[in-house]
Amino acid sequence: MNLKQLSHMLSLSQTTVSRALNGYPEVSEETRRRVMDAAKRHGYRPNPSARRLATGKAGMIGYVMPTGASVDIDPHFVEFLSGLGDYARTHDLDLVLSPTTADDEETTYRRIVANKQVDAVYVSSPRAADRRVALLNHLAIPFIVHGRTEGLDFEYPYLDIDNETAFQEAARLLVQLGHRRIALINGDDTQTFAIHRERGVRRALATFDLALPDHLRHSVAMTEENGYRAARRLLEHSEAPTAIICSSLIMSLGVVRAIRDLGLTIPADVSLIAHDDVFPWLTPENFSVPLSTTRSSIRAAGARVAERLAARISGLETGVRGEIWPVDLVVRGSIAGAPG
Amino acid sequence: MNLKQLSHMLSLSQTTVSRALNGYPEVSEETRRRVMDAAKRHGYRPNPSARRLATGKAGMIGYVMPTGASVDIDPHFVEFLSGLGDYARTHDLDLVLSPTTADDEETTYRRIVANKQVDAVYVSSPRAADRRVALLNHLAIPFIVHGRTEGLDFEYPYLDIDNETAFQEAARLLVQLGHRRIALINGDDTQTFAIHRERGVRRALATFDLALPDHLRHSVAMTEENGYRAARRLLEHSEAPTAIICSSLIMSLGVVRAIRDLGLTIPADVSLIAHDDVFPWLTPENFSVPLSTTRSSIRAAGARVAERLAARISGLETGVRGEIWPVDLVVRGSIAGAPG
DNA sequence: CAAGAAATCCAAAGCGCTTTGGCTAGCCCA
DNA sequence: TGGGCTAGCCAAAGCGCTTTGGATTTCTTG
Repeated sequence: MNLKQLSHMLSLSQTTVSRALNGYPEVSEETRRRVMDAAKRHGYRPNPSARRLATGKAGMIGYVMPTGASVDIDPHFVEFLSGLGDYARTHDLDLVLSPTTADDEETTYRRIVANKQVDAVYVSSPRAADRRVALLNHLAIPFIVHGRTEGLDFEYPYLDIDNETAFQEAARLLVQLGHRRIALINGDDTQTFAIHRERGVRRALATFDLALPDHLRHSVAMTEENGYRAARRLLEHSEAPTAIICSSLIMSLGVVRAIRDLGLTIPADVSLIAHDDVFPWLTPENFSVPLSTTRSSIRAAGARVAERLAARISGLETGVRGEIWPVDLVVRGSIAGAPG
Repeated sequence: MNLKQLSHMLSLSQTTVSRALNGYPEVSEETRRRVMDAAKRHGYRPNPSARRLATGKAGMIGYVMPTGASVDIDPHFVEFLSGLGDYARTHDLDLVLSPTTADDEETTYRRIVANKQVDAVYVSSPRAADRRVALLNHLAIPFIVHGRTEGLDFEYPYLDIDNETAFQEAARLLVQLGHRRIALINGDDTQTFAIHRERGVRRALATFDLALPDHLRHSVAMTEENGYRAARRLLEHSEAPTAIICSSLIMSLGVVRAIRDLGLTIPADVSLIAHDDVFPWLTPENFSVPLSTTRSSIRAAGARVAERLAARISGLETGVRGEIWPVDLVVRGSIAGAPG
């Protein structure tokens, strides 16, 4: 069933049917009702390719997905996607993933924009001076960054969580509990979130005239194994920390293992706080010692990004508003006063 | 730069240029070279919407993604996606995710097929008599199922791993080590992979005149917490198992925690084998006691599915070939002879 | 050397939709 | 009563590509 057939069976022109369906005013209410009715009854669905060709609107939002043998899409992505999909579904938006290598990233963005394959894109895991943001800004396609850049000289729309304050609060709490040597096991610090988290920790420590020396600071890809290694390095050091702040729940699995391997206990020997993105399959309450966390649902962020993307597509949202979500600090059994 | 402009600047017709670009024979080699050259030099890229409208080919593969507040996309998905994307990238295929609710699943499939939004789709996590498979078969769009159904009365193309043999081998090994009470902590057993795994275990046990009584069998969503709960239930039972086979690495995190909580040790008190889908961020070698696993890379499966999908799209693969991958059984420290 | 066969190329017709630029009929008001 | 509006509808021109059905030229071949 296409427009032609539908309009023919209604004895109306394609123009009128099209307008009736798309809510244009130059069609009488009665006709519109009649058209709507017939469309529904016959299950008419405008062909998206045709519509896209005619309008340039795609009804899709895009994500340029880095791939490659050595590239791991991180598990956060799927949670984000859950949220995004959940919103997109209610607005008839599909999501197109364009796989690319790091080298071809720019080309890929240019392609999907030039081809009008998508109406908007979202960017994740931004780096400090992320070139993608400047590129998208220049290409003038609606976009939202999940996260932020650092030190770019223009504004753009983003959604981020307040990593700095979160980690600042976490560090402050540990200091107030008497800890003096506090370590940070961070994610890859070319990414902004890691920069912000480190800054938060440093800021809190500075308030108490403490510092974050190099040996108390690790920046690694967020895997269980890396968490383990970093923790071992930390705890076997002559000036081992009494508390560790860890950028991810997955890494903290390794941290816990390292602590146990060394015959230490949480929180008696070492306190631990991790960041929790709220995975359904791994919850901090269920660690052997319930884990204190800074918590923010990455899924909720996905839904919100989709919502704002939809708003930008339809012109409801304009401007460059950045949105920063506060982060919960949830205290559980994994922290205690510094050991004697 | 569009076809018209390009052909005009070459003083050729659109027809010829189009044919030259798409490798049709009715154009001289010299002309083809000239066209190819100009196209590359001017960065000409055919508009996909137009091409799609004209040909009905989309250059995309589709995935209908179940979403909803209570629906968790499982973390395996992202690994699968990595593999899929890695292959798709090299073949200029994009992937479109169409979010849907369970209720609208069929409608969504019908829509993407009717609209020719995608050239092929893949289906994951099939259930025993999965309706999607019959539907796609009927809609006559190229598709591949990652996994299998059970008891459907027609053939279809799929890629699966040999879950049954894998778990059979795992169980057999445990029996040969002297274990008599072997438990299975399985995933949701409406899904075929779980059915196959249970069958494998039962088959191995039957060989030795052993059985899998209800109290030694759990079927739950694959989260850490569920693994913990199941293991507690098992081990606190009067007839506790001396060995556990577990359907996922994530669940086995919980299993290990439960074992430790109960003051038991691996493998002295209880042996443990889990299935490993090969996540980059969680590896069985790095469990406190290195975990024996049945192993199969879900990422490799993703790449293979993409490859076959591409082949089906271009007509290189036809028929209903099912492909079943063998699964490695990797022995590490988590298994030993039965206690006592 | 003429006729049939290739080899090349082209004009134009879609693909299914949106949108521009009318056209017509009914209404109001002077 | 007639001119100007407006409401409501339509024909047709794209959007940028592929593909059908020739047309023209060149090559074979008996």
